[in-house]
Amino acid sequence: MANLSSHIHCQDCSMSALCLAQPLDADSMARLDTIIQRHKPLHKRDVLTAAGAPLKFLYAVRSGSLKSYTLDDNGVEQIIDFHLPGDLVGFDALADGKHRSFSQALETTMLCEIPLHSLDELAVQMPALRKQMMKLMSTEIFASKQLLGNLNNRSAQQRLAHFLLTLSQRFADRGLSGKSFRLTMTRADIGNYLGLSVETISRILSALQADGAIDVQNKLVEITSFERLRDLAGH
Amino acid sequence: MANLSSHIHCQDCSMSALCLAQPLDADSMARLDTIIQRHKPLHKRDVLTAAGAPLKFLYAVRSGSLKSYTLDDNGVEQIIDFHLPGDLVGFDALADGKHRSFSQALETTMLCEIPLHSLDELAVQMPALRKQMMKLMSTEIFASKQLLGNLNNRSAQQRLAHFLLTLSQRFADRGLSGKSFRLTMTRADIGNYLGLSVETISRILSALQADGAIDVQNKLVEITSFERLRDLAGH
DNA sequence: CCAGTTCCTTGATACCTATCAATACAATGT
DNA sequence: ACATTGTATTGATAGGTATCAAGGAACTGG
Repeated sequence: MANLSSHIHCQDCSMSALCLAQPLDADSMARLDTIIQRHKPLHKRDVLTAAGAPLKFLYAVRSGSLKSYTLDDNGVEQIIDFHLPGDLVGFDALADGKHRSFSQALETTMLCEIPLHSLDELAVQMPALRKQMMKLMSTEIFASKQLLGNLNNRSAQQRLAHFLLTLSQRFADRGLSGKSFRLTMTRADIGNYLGLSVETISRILSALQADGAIDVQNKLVEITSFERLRDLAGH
Repeated sequence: MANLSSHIHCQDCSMSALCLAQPLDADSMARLDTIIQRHKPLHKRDVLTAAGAPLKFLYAVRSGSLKSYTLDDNGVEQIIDFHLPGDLVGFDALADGKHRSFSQALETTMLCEIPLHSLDELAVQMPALRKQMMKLMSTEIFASKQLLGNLNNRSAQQRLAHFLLTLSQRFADRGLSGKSFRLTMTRADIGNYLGLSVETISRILSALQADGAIDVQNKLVEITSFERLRDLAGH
């Protein structure tokens, strides 16, 4: 008998609240479930999508995490986003049917694979699904534009505090602890994403700890004072 | 007889190539045209949408330009985007039916108004329209994430050079001159958008001119060397 | 056409963060 | 268990950009 975890259905998935399945009634969810396949687990550093490759599936993260990034002309990595359980990967590729970014597992990661063609057919018949897709895309549009503004005019400390609060909120939305969590990405990844150097990330994590806002131990972060952290994020 | 410009149809609109209408055949376009209304012209500083207001229409910019922005807790403006002719305004509001940002005309601006409800109905019947909406949203997702990366790790000069090149490309895509154009936003707006101070914008425009990359006269910009400008943008 | 206002430019200084450098720590696989 | 590699911390210095300050230019509305 195969591993149970590869047989989870949308109906039982703890992430369905954030997924495409969210607004669907039982029947619709069952139909969505029939087209969804479980992807074999990714290991740390495995690449899921490569820029330029044709888009065949949308992926939903069930557990683990990924980073997505582009490579510039000089092969320099630019991290665009981190994906947590419940997130959908591949929206940026819908435009022209080709992936625009790479995505790589930051740890062992389980995925649902949604064949694009079948999804499109299903969307015709199910207005709620169509709406949910629009909603998720719309949310992503606003979030990334908002982020741009939030980072651009802020100090390194504000950026990092904001980053930690956003992560915390995302974990909480997923039913996980927003108070203490593991940073699955490296300091360098965070720095790349926030436009700061590794050293600055390291220094500011120490500073935030000295300020009593957080407690860092290697990859583990505990937010000891949301109030303090929010103050430092400038909200 | 009313002003002709308020009677333009999708079929004749020079912006249709970038608009929702782009992939539609003549018949479909005619049907789209029936639900689209012409909005009365906005004057400079008129506000089109306010954060929190219910979303009733998507807007397509026919001529002129707008900025969209949020206001933080302290009432500080954070510019999120500039909208040029052919752009659609309102995608960020699809998620929960409420606008998430303000948008304000930077000059006299003409708009098409697309009732959301009718658009949804039409989208059910017209796969090409549905696809185009997805495509536009997907493009916007990638563009804003890409921008984030492009700005975050770059110097003030690189950011501004990149900004000018992007503007130039957008004008060119719209059949306008990408070589010389008018900045309809203020230096302060650009600085806000790029995360730089007004003074820095001013200084660097002068520097780019001294470098022979551009020619600035007040709001008017002429790109005298794309090659030079691209070098300075770091691509 | 003028007064008032907004917008833009330029200069001097101070602060923040990148960079360089060295060391320490953690993870990985043999 | 150890060596190797990748990752993280901390310090010293230099450079870039914000800020403060002042004057000039370009709009705006009466």
